[in-house]
Amino acid sequence: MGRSPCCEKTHINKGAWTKEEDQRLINYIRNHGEGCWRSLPQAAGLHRCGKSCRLRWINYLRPDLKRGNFTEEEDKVIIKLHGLLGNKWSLIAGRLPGRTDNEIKNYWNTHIKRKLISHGINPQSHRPISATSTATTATPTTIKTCLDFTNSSPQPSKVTTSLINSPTKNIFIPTTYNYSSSVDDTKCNSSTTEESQPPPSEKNVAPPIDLELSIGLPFQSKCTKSTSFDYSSSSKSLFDFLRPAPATDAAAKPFSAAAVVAQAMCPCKWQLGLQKGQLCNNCQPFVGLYRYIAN
DNA sequence: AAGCGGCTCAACCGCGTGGAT
DNA sequence: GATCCACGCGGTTGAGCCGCT
Repeated sequence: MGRSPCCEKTHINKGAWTKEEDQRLINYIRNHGEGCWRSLPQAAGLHRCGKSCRLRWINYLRPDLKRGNFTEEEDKVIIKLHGLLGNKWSLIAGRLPGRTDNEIKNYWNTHIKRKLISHGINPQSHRPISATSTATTATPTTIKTCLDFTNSSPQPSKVTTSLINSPTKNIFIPTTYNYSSSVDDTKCNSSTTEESQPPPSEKNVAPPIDLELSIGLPFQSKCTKSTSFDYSSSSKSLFDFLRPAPATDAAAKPFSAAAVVAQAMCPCKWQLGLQKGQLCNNCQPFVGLYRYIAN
């Protein structure tokens, strides 16, 4: 038996919304709140699919939406989060108040993707394009990546990449990107691939974009040598920007951002299809930590 | 002015997920 | 456990806009 359609296909308007339709939807949601999207169109007198109404509201009509161009800061957050989460646009949008998943997805595909490619970065893997081909076959090792974009080549002059010993199977998580104009070479000491480094050119230097991305889940430090993460250090750490707006005391605790991640996902759940509330064998030892974090 | 191609982004579509029964 | 249903997500599409020739 096939899946039943989400709505009656006949007598349903499609395409661009009219001002009148918008107003009907706004008025209805003001009076009745969000939810029950399936019955909303009829109740609101709209000849639209419930899905369409939901999308229109979420992506366009919601009063808390931020309009206008993305800021540099938002760019950075998007890139960092995409490196961590992949195409989980809704999760990324959750970290950018006033932005929708659709908006971020579009922005990624039309702007950021190109920006990364122009820097020699594969936008999907967040690895240098030249190293992408070997990424899938690499075995999990230590974690350390440094990219130096200070020379004129579109390709990073110095590249170190690696994989993380994740509880899941060989999931590559991009590690540290440093697009800044000055890179401390001593930070890149666990290279797995290294190309000769031409002297940096003063001209044609890529604009300094600080895209530091550091990842280190609490439990990873026990199995990888260079994954240690200083939770107490700079406010630019990954977990800091993941931290929700500090509305509560819990949010201000050092591990709170990790809690966000832990609450949002058990990576193994994605891999193994576990149900909500279930943790795989790998993650169970850390449930106590997560609880500590969450509290 | 017209034609063309590239870009943007709102909207659609199909599928996965989770709750209810 | 199986099935149904509503919702949410991510990929894709296509209309409209804009710049270039």
